[in-house]
Amino acid sequence: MMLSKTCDYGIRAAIFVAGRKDQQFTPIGEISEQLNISFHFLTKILQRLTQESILKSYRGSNGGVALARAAHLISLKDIVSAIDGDNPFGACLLGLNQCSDHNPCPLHEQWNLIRKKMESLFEKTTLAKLATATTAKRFRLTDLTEP
Amino acid sequence: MMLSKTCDYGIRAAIFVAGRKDQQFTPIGEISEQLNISFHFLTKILQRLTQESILKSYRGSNGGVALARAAHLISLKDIVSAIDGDNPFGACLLGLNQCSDHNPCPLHEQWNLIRKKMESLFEKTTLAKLATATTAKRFRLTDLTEP
DNA sequence: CAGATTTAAGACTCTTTTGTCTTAATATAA
DNA sequence: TTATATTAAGACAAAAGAGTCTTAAATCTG
Repeated sequence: MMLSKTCDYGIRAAIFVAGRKDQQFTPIGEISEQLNISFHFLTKILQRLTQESILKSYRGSNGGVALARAAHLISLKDIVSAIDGDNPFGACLLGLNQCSDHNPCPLHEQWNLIRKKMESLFEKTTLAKLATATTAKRFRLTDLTEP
Repeated sequence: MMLSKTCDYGIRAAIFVAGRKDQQFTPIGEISEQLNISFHFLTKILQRLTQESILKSYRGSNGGVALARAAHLISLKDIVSAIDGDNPFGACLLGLNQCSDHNPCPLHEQWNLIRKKMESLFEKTTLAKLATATTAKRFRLTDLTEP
């Protein structure tokens, strides 16, 4: 798999939150139920996003989580970096850490081209775009359950 | 990391074997020593490649492993498929298994473009090219130790 | 044949990732 | 104030990935 499950869950939850019409806090229990992700596990993941100031949270009745800033200002890269750390597609395809622009492995340049495209996709894809596409029913996130 | 460690080790070992001038069997002990990979672990990985007919092996004195066919007929994709299974960069970036060309997730098309480039790179990159580039001292595989 | 060398196979351990559960803290509402 | 709802935090458990070790089987050499 491309991204860790933790990261996937975080992204899906963020899309779900971004897709809410009202700007209220969304309880994690509701997200976990709709997306079919374990409540406690999701709680931990969203805690991380809260700590990284991608989400904000509120406890107690009517509490939950909400985006910390406008959906068009949160990119996939922001979320992935917060959870899986920077540089999600390791520097070298062969996992060699001496590999660099200076001392390139045989695949370095070609891999760099692809990596840059991925990074660009991750940077320019915002929660706003994802949520719009999703709620426009081109894809229904909430229908999904996993194997 | 992009590929599993198991897969990385398998690729490196295969490049090393392909880079040998003589067409003799190379003992796994020598490979593991040169590439600084645990002998027993590497043995298991290369066993897998042998079972998948990418390598052939021979026991006893002067035994070891060798490519099962010409280096230009073994691609990165062959090795990755043998070890990590097909489809190394999962179908859907968000890990949704209902996502398909028919029912595409919001990132489906753009991700498809990138995935196709990766697959093409993996298919067209052969051990012959990798070994040539490596032994030409543009990159010395055997110098490398990992963190 | 006896001994050395080398892969094969599988049990076992360690680490990381994934997931669960319990308790505490915070907020609302009656 | 008391009960209820909700996130925070951390201990704990299960599963998967990575790595080690032991024994068996095959092959060569003397």
